Amino acid sequence: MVTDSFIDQIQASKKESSQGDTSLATYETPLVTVDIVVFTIDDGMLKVLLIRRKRQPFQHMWAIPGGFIRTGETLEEAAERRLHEETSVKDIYLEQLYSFGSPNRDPRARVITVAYYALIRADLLHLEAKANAEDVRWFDVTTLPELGFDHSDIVNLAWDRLKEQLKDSNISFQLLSEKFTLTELQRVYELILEKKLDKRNFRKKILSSGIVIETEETKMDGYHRPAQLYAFKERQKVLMYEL
Amino acid sequence: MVTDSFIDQIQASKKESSQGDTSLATYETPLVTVDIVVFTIDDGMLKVLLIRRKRQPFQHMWAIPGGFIRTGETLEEAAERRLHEETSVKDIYLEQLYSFGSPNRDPRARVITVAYYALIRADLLHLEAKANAEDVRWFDVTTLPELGFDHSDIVNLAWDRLKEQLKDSNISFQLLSEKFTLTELQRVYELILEKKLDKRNFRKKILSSGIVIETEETKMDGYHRPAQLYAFKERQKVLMYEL
DNA sequence: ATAATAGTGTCTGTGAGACAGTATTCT
DNA sequence: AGAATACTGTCTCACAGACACTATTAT
Repeated sequence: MVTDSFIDQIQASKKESSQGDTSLATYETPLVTVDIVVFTIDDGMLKVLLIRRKRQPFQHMWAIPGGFIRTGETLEEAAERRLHEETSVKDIYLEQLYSFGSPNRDPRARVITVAYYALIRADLLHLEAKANAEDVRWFDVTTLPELGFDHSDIVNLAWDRLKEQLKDSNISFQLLSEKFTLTELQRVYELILEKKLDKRNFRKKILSSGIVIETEETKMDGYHRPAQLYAFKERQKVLMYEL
Repeated sequence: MVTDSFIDQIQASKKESSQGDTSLATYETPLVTVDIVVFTIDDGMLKVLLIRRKRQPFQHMWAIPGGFIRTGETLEEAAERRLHEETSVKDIYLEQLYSFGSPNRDPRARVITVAYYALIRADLLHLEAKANAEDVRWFDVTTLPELGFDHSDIVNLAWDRLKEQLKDSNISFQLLSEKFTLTELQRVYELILEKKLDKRNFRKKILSSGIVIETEETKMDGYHRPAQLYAFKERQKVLMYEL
């Protein structure tokens, strides 16, 4: 990965240019990265994408995907690019989460990161990315390993935000395929909110909200009554507030 | 202000150090600032603090206060510092808003800004800061002048966030002094939400929520029945998510 | 008495949540 | 018949919003 060697080059060039320079001492030019908490629902779990670090610091530890901003890229584009590199999926639901800038969050240099979170439908994941490659893997959000940097904080914050967003927006759609049963939708809510919901109240609420329409199709997956398939009326508009 | 000359120095040093350097071409080290939307309620209006720019770009235009991060400072500390410099007030309610990083938001260089918003009680403002100095002034949020950079977007986003926050948190307290009448509190809501509220419903809601306690005192300010003064039970805990 | 603001209660509709039995499909 | 999941309706309670009159103070 280019990004890891980049930081060393920057540091080298900084050492040179700060020779005999006093006026810049109180200020500094930090490095800026984007980091992305990628959620998916797969195998009955809410999962997060992690990458195992090959280099120091936090060598061999897991961390969320991220990288430096390129020239001419918006923050969001940088996040999209990294996401595409890691999952081969485009048009991912992406939202800015929070920016982290504690002076020592990266022991090498001052690195400020703009954290994003993303939701991906499990059915769009290619096998290679979904994969069990030794160094990129999906983890159940409830049993994450220790993460490098302040990435545990970032993931927890993302999950909190996801819980909030679920209550007053349509984001749950981003985790399901085009057509789905109401039971599948309920599972999404239950996994994110970490609690059981009442089936009748849930259906009442979803159906009365009018965000979902019935399709002609049904889904069979066992020796039991087939379930009606539904679709979302309109894909959620993503407000990004950035030009 | 140091900050404006800082950017020129950085650019000069960049020109030198990029001589014959190709590997860094696709990446760049952007500059990072914090910008703060400072709200107060004064004179029956929701107001925002603006500073008139002395230099290019956007010379003579108004902009929100902001500046570069110093070595060893967290983002929040940088925002606090700038806020203190501008208003002479400490312990200000401050919350991170959003980070803006469009490549051309500053015509001079790549500048990524982490925007914050702050709430200040009008009664804590010293005269000098509250002031009518030619270059620092409070503006009614409904009639802001054209702002430099993307600062209009930032202010609008901050106001939107403020509206949301008002609904499910105690932030309104941050805009009032220790003791206040329910009518004053209602005015805060009305100014932020830009709509009239029903006096009976408002009082019912506030009183039943239990966030407020009656004091022994009353407030007289005219030829009419004096108003009961209330106080907040506890100051809102500010979650900053940053170590 | 008048002006000016403080303060108070009821009704209605809506939505959230608790709660249990019937329907359909396949073996 | 049995297993497995889909599907459905009622009641209660709390909160939101509409709505108008009385209370207190100073001049």
